[in-house]
Amino acid sequence: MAEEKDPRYEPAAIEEKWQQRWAADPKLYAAEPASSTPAAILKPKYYVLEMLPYPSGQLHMGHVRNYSIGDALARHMWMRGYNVLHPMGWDAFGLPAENAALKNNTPPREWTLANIAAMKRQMLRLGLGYDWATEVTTCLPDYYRWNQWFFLRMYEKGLVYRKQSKVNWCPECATVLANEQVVDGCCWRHESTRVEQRDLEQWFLRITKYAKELLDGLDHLDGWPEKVRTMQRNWIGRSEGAEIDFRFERSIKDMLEEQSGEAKPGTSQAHITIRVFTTRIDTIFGATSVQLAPEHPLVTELASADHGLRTQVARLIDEQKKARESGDVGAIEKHGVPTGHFAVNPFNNELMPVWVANYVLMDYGAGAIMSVPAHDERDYEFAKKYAIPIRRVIAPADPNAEETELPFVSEEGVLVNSGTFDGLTCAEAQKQLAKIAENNGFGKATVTYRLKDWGISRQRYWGTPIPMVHCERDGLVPVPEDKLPVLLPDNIEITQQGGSPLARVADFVNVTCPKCGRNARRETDTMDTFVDSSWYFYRYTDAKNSTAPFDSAIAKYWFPIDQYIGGVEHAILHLIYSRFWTRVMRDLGLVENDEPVRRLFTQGMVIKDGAKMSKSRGNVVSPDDMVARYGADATRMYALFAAPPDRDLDWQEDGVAGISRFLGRVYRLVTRYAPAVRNAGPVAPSSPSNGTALKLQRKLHQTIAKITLDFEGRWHFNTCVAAVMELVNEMQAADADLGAGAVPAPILRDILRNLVLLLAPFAPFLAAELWEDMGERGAILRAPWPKSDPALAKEDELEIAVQINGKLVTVVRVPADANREQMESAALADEKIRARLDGKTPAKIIIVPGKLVNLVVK
RNA sequence: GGGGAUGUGGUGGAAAUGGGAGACACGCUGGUCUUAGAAACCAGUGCCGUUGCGCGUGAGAGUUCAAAUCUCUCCAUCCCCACCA
Repeated sequence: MAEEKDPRYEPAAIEEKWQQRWAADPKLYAAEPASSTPAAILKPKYYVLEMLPYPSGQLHMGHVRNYSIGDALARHMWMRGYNVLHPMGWDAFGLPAENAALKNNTPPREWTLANIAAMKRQMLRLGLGYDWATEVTTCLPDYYRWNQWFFLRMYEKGLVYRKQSKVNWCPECATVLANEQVVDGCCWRHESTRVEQRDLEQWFLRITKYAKELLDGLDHLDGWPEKVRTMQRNWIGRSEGAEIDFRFERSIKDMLEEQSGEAKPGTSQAHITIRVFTTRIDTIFGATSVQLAPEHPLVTELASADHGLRTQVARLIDEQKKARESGDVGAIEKHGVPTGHFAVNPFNNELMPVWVANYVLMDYGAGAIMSVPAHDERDYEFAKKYAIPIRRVIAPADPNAEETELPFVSEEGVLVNSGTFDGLTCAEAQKQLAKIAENNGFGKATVTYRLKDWGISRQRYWGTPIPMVHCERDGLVPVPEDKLPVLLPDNIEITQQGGSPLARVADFVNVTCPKCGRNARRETDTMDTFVDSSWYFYRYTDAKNSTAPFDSAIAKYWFPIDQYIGGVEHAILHLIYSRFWTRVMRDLGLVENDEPVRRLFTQGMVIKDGAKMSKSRGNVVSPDDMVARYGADATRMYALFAAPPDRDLDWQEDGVAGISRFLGRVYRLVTRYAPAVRNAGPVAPSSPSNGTALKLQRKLHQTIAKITLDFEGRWHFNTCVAAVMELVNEMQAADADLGAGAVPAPILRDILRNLVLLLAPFAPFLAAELWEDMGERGAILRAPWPKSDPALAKEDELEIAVQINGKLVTVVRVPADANREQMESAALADEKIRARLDGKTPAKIIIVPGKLVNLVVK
């Protein structure tokens, strides 16, 4: 019954009003400061964090979704009485600022800060409840100086080193990339640009020192999605095995040439060994060749003296490169080149040929393998192709079992053809053989990780300067701590030629050596931006600290983060570096926690018409547009309503319009009755209610229970919004009764108040407006979250299903507390059932209390 | 090749534990109001030449009184890892 006098829901006006009020109250979203005496805070703490954005200048729908989830949770926790830390910041270094500088002739700093201002405006417009007093901007010196400080601490601890190495080079970025930033052989930012390998001197962080801990720690992260844990496990890639040294034996030809004084370089030393890594040392008696990676140093050495080999090896390297790019590495044909030389199996002194093979990788294990064709599919394929002997050394454990086909790739077996080790199980043989190797000095049990040290050098301008100086006399000299920060110079010329732009800034480069005072050269590489995001969430707890990255006592109060929310695309890079950084800080004595994040939630992508939003597809929906048309509340609420938060969400504008209509109904409903109940007293505890009042109270308390439960873990906010809609629908259906005063004012007031409270995490602007309209004083954020009264939520009569042979026939109403007998007789008394049974007696009657009766008839 | 997720009306989705499939919304149809439209409100909406004791949760089998849910085989889409020795 729409009444003409109902005011129109104008989200723009309401949201504008509250945005201003909130801006005037900076303490509203601030946590109680933990500064000196965190123990004195009585409320329990709750640290909820969304991943900080890169300041591109425009929020996208993925951000809106991410922040709507986090903000709903934060608001809920505030209302539950927690001391909530809910901060926001900017991951503000990085290449796009330099690209924009080139394109628009704007300095990166200016461009970045303008973008931050624009995005902050968008966030405020969305009504996101952040404490801006703790804002962190990573490109400002008071943040990045602590990157430098950490770098120096890590240098002291031996966790930073510099080495010449093959590195991934993106020609588009004109800089080095970490392994983690190479995707299918291409740059993570330029998906069609192939990454090249270059030999450069680079700075590395020794993350591999923590490989084991990072892996083992995953077992305890039970608040993380299993998917993310699996991805990290694969990335760290632990494998247990053994290293074995095979003596290298030159070919007869080479030996003769050496004797006649025509020694070739690289083949003249007496005892070269080839180290191989294997997970199956138990199969070593089946090794019939040794395979080297094409880029193995020994191969390089041999090839330098052998033109034919050099050409062929170059081809193998090329094949590997192509294989990596093709996407289906396993499908590339195995191919190899014999070197003509030999290796000696240390266990039986057998001489076996040394090959170079395109399926052996230099950057894993030892870059060389022992080839056991009988028990490895790749080795088998290779041996077949080149007629290399195949010797079975593992038989099925069951002596009566049929002879298995080769290759027999199994660790469930016993050794054969393995000298004195015959009959041992694989597991036992692995132990014994590794021990023998160790005792005799030609090998040992070892563990290999796929994880590599983190190369953080970038030959770019817009990043944290690495605080080191190159002195001709003293070598690498750290910048003394009291000279930090090493400031990034302004007014530099950005080009996209190789080498850091900083190298061309004379004022920056030319320094005196901190040790000897002579002229020296400053390091011009900057740090990977993933350094910035590895510890930013600690800075939020003490963002203004000018003497330390943060106060340990404060960090101890807030950490670990209770809930971290972001996209699954950060499952490896950011989330593994962060876990590493926390451990480093722990070992520096700065924090006590091993892990930064207790619970992690990865939200799904926002898609449109079944595809990821992208400019090239032309299916990008702008948050500003949505907010302008439907308001921030409707936009946010739709982002929560359209799909469960962990699944992909298909953006449909009609759906946003639907939410807007719903909010309009809520607005009219509450404003219609608010004046009548504003001054009503509290509900008398003893007054029994009935009719419409009871019906609505029941629905209300069921809704409270449902939403409260969801916030506690299931997070199906889409159904929470649906539940509020059901409540409102029911109230609207009772509109005539409400208008006629069928519900006592105190009860109606209570229902409306609670409805507004339930709405507060999802539509904060409207909730604040209606809260005030109800005559409530004080922020709704400080009002206690409603409590469900089980007695009121309980139905007194239930509809139960009556089935015959599992098929629904009818429903009957029974008292809510009906026992089995009552349910059975109610079912059997039903007209339809009696007709269907036609006098027959059910062979069996299944009763599910409160739910159904199933009559089994033969 | 290995691992994981997903598959339900015209659409987004609901159904914690095996117990009434399709909540809530979008869209659509009809209506009320209106000069008209918009808005708002009301009613309907899984499918069907068979309106049925009918069919129906990617396909097929199985377990069960009862399966979207559990088991097996297969198909499709997406994600992660991948000559990892």
